[in-house]
Amino acid sequence: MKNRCENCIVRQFNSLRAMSKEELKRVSDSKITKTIKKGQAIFEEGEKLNGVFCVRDGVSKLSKLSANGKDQIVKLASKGEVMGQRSVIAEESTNLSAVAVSDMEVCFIPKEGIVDALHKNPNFTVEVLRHMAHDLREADDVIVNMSQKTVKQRIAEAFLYLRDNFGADKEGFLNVTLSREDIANVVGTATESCIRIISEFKKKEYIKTSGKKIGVVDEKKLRDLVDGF
Amino acid sequence: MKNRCENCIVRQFNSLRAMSKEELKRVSDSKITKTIKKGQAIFEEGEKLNGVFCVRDGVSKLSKLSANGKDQIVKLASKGEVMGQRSVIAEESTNLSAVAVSDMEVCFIPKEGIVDALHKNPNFTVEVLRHMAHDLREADDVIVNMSQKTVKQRIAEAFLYLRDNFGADKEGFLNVTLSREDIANVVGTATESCIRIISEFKKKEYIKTSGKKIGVVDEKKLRDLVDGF
DNA sequence: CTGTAAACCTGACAAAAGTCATTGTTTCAG
DNA sequence: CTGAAACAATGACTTTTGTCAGGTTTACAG
Repeated sequence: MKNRCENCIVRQFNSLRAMSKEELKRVSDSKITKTIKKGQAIFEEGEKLNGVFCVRDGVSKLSKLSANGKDQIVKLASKGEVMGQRSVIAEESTNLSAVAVSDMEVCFIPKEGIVDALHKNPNFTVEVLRHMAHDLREADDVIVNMSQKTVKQRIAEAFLYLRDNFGADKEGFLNVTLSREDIANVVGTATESCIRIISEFKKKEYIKTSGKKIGVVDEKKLRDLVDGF
Repeated sequence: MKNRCENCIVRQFNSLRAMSKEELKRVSDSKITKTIKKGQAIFEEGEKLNGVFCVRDGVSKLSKLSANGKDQIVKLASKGEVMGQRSVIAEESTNLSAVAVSDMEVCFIPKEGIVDALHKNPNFTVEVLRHMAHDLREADDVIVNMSQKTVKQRIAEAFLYLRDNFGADKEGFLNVTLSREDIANVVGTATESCIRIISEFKKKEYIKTSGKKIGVVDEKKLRDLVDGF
């Protein structure tokens, strides 16, 4: 129980050897575990966080409300991922809301332990920095995709992304179940447009559905579409 | 001459007191200054950088080629800004190309000095980290804008952004001069669409032009447009 | 100068995406 | 079990944006 939480931090920050035993212990001792129901918020845009949240189980969407009243989902966080680091590190209030997409278990780690380690352990800090540099690079890719690809391409890419990052069961259905609206909010489009394209993909047998579940059928066709063929 | 280069690093990383005298001296001693003509590349997507570039004078566009052959400009860097940190920190090849938008003067700082300071000086690292956390937050905002705002809104916002970040002369013309194509690549649209919207803004007297120069005339109208009125 | 290439502009049309209205389908609390 | 609420689907239509195919103007090397 205890070790799994340490692992969140360690995995996210890629720094197993960078945090000392004592630091890990301190972080681990001060953790608090919470259970969150599907649909509940973990934190909301604008809040000041005095710690980070580490996902133990389930999936959370991190989104930002845009001027036109729509949510843009910026990231989906699952087991082992940490939410709220940016806010804690930059000492700003969060720019994102975190809402559970499925029932979840998260643990909360007060900022003190983290801030402390950052100032005292250069190796740890460098690892966090490296992780963030990587995230920033990914953000650039997202910007390019959003502005240069069509909605159809973005949806195709989203399914491939979901499968690669959250996996699928034996029958090939994705392990995450998102509503059409959530998918629309990930790719930044209207829910109706999203539904239409999903129907089209189903008709062309690029994907299959069963209840709420969606599965990738023809990876190659989806890939080709994304790459512009 | 020497001090100005130190200042680049210091300003970008927000950490005047975080780097020790000796570190600054070392960085400063190993710098190389280059002159770059408008249109020339400083580095290209995919290259491995063995140092960072600090802008002394002029403006550079940082862009990424998308699958459809168009460039997406992710950032404009001007005096005092550092380019290539992500690559150096994450030890990955750059994901962006840097091309001069005007004649430039940049200085090159070999990565050794920086990597060294990162490992030895926690305060410096934390400052860099904080800066990067802030950049990441901005990237989220860009993602939301790109996916939720219309081309017209994004162009209006771009002009306000350019004026706020690069300033304007006494007559109100922007200090940066970008081609229509560059503006299109900043907001992620077709050059023709960009030109049409600029013509419209000019007709409605939201902006004015003189040769290549563009100036903001009616800030409020532009702002309202961005905010959806 | 001056010719040429690059940048800018415009119209006509096509394609992509959004909006509104309506209906069918699940889901789940009571 | 059942009825309201949330979700999914589809048609009809509008708006936005992209594409193509011309033009004009501007910059500038020779």
